[in-house]
Amino acid sequence: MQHPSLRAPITAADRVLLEIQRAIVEGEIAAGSKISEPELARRFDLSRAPLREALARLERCHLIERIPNAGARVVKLSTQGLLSLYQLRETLEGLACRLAAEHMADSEIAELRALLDQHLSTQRVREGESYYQEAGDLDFHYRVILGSKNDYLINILCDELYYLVRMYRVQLGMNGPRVSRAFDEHKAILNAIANRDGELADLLMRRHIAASRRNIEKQLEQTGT
Amino acid sequence: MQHPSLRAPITAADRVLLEIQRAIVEGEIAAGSKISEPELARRFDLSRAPLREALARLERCHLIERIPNAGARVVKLSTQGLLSLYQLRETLEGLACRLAAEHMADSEIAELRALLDQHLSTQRVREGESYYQEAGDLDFHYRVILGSKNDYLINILCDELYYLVRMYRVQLGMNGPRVSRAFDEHKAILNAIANRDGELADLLMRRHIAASRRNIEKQLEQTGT
DNA sequence: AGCACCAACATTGTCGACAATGCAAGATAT
DNA sequence: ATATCTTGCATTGTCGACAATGTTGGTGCT
Repeated sequence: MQHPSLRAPITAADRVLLEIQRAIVEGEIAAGSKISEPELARRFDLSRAPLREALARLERCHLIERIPNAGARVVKLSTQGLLSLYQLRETLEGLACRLAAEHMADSEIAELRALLDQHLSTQRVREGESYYQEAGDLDFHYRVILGSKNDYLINILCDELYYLVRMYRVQLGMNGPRVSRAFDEHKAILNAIANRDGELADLLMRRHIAASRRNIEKQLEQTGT
Repeated sequence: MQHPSLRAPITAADRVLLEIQRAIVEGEIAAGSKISEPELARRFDLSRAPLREALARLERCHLIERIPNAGARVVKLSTQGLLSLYQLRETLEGLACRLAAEHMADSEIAELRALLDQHLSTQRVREGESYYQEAGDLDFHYRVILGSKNDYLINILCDELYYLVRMYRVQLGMNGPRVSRAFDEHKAILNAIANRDGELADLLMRRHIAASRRNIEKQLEQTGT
């Protein structure tokens, strides 16, 4: 597992991983561009050993693709890739949501409700602003996923697909008027979980993500393929 | 991606990865035991660099767990872990099956039918023998997954969960009388795919895996927790 | 001119040694 | 005797250099 804060010792590979991850997600290192180990080693002032460790983890979360003896490239974003990714998310987060409805402790549900209330207040202040909502949206999904209590599922969604989803969102410039609708959908999902209605929670989450996907696709059409 | 045979150059890390993977899956390296880098390096007569590369990939497919500065351990099998794993498989392979019904080429479906016919003949010869059926079972699932044409889904099922599933099956000594029933279920799934009935294919695959899970659980009870 | 071959370069894969961290056994004090 | 601290050892993390492979530009041939 990667995310629990149990990992007290922060190694050099960890630090450079976070930096490169951020750089790739935000497009600072362009999608599709080649990765040069010596160059990055100089840039972050460390040896190639921890750098390669970081690259291995980047490959794990699908941010780069490596070919033996030939090098690594940052992944290229594509409509096909986006579709595949959201297809998976729909199913996986649906499952996570159903399991969350079964396994989340009452206290966790209460905390989740508090989180949504907090979102509502900050959202009122920053009406059009989307970044906080984005972070909040991810935070909501994050907690639901953890609530599933299925370690493999948590690992896949939070460690392996999370950053790729963020990359698509950031680089396609997500904003649009979906902010308030997304909030309402979150609330409906939370209610289903609180009612321990796993089937409904599953359905609502799948629809929520499908709506999000359609929204991104619309943006993609406007920008041009 | 890891499995396409495009990876012509076989590196030292690749070789040792396959060996250790097999050793762990078959229990030659005991579940829960500690992994010593220096020891494995001596055993396979190579440096620690490619070995660490291999360990990183083993962690990726959930066969070992690493703690920074403290070492790596082979995963421990547990009822909880098995349940989580099969919960995931049910959903993921269900999705794969639905997508396969939509995306598989007619030629691929024909090949899959040929594969099943071949299973039938070998199965008649080796009635009680389960290993070939196991391999065949995995092969069937493997092809359906590839038929989904969703790279992320393929990666998760074939690279990250596949070996762990095999580990549970091997170490719990799967055999039992489910061989012929599994074959019939495969055939029903294939028919659904051939009829391009994604919804039915999804349902049948989920039931197929659920049945498999219950079978393993029964074995587990007999052996004792 | 176009294509195939070849050589020089850059990059990745591997190695052995050093530094930093974690673990365990033993010593000391209460 | 037990608990705590300290010291030594084993293991992991990091480093710089070498070997093997892939790539690119130039050269010679048809």
